[in-house]
Amino acid sequence: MDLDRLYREQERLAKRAKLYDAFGKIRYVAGLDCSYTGDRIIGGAVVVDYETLEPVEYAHATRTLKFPYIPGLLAYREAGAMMAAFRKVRRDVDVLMVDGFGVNHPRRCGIATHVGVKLDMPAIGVGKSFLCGESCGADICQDGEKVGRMLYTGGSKRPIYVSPGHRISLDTAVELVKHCIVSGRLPEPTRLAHEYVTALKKKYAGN
DNA sequence: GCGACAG
DNA sequence: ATCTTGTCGC
Repeated sequence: MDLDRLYREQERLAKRAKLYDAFGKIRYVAGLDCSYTGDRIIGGAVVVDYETLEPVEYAHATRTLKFPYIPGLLAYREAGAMMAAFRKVRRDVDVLMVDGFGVNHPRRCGIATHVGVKLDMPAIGVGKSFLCGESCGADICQDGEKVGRMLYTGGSKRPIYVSPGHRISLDTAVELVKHCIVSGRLPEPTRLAHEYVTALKKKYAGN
């Protein structure tokens, strides 16, 4: 497979990413994540009420695994299943919270940016481990630009990495993620989505 | 060439 | 991500 073509597509998508707030009042936030079972990938979306942080809708979709895991190209492995799951959501979602990175990425196009731009939805990336960049205090910089921020949540020793994906600024993305922290290390949308796809994996294993 | 490397 | 038991800690 020619990865160069994918790298070029990422650069094109990155140019379309808007790093300023472009959305209205937030009512629903959808968390997106994936799990695997055999040669299948399961994408899941959990819609959470932004005020109560309670889940109000669940949707999922499965695909045959076609792409390997390659750092920097995660979207080509998981974005398809995530978007398929999100398309099944009935509710009018305002913001997407994706498991992975946004513009804090080698080519400024992590999975949150990839999904956000393709669906033209405000999107935030929430990573659980370092990908790239230099740490400038709590911020993560790339070429002198702030592209993400480390957040020590849930009293964890390890930080989570928040970066804007599309139609949102870094500060607002951080603000929304903090708002969604209840007690765990991850914000509710992403935490519930992970819990959801993990439970689905077990069901598919016995089916 | 060497090291780093989301999920 | 996934394979896996018990175990330390709040």
